[in-house]
Amino acid sequence: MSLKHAILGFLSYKSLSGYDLKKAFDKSVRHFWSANQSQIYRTLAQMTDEGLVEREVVEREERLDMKIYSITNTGRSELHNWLTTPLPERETREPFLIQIFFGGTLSDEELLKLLHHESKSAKENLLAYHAIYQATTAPRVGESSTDARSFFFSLLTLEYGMESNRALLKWLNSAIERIEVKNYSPKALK
Amino acid sequence: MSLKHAILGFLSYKSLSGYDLKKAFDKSVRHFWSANQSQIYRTLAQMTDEGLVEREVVEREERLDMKIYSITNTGRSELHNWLTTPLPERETREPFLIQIFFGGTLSDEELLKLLHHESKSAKENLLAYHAIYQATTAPRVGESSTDARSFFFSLLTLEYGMESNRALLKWLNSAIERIEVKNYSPKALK
DNA sequence: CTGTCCATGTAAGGCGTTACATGATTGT
DNA sequence: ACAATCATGTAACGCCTTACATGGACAG
Repeated sequence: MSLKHAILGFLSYKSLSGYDLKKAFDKSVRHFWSANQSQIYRTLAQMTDEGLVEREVVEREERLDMKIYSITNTGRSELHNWLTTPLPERETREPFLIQIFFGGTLSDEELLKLLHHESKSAKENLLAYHAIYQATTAPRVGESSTDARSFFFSLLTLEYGMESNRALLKWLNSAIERIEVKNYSPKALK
Repeated sequence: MSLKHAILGFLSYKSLSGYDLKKAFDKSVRHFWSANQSQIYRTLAQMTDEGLVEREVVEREERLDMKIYSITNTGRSELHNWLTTPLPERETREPFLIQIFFGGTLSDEELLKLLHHESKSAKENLLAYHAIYQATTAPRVGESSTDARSFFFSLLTLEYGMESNRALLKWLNSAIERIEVKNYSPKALK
């Protein structure tokens, strides 16, 4: 279960509340793993039961209690174990390809509309990733340069997003082109 | 809900039983949308209630009844409507990237092991897609060439699989290379 | 005085997986 | 004799989403 391990990952750096974790997800891994708030709270409760994390209740007069979660030794070894074990292959689920697969019943115009729509959002995503990459790698003044190696791995996940969007765009363009000239014959493969 | 619409897609060609549908999924769309048997039966029951499909019970002496599902007019218009409506953007979920993101705590060796593992399966997938492509596009004797345009769309879904695997491989190779030479600096983007 | 941020959760429902159950027919 | 194929489903559980509920602090 990946969410659990992502949470352990964040807590291995620093103890956090559920709320902090939500922010951490949104800020850093949302582009390949989003988590919603209620799911985080539920999972934390579960992880507490399993002894992977410990909770410390911070009472604040007049305000809601805050619960700070810390990783336990069990949690740490579980994390390390998960991080170093190759995952089973996962099945892709691309609803968009279902539309394409059954595209035979649609007109060229209808299909091109779909493809262009997809292309637009792929381009936007690519640009967004690019911008984040530029922004985060820009040399900053007065900021403690966190461990360069750790930073490198977070950049790698961004590069993945760019690379896969580029591939998507390439595929979309090739499809659009062929539909436009009504060439429905297979591609010659090398 | 994509499963529902994929089922409608298959039924728009031909009336089928739940069992037939399972085979249809496994044979043609499994590489981007897998469905398991119990899910298909449950969804068919639901779709019958919604009036998207109709069931005809075929009694066979000595054997289990067979239920053949046909698409209704409501089903057809629902399908067409879904096929022509761009889907909301979906969030990627790549557990593998969680491992990379928190890779800072792992050794280079541990990380390379993960990356090579992923690379191996990407290569295998690519080869498999290639082989299917070759096999299905090879000129055959005495086979009714189904509609070339419809066939083209099914090929497109395969091409997508190849393109995205190529991108994955490219990314993996770049990551592996940089880790091997211990160059953890950001890439210069164009 | 309205909205956003901080901070916690519960409830309900959808989608998907795994395991279980049944039983005849056909192929090796 | 045994396995695979044909053909149907139920039960239970896990993960994720959406909506709901609460309430103080602080900024515009």
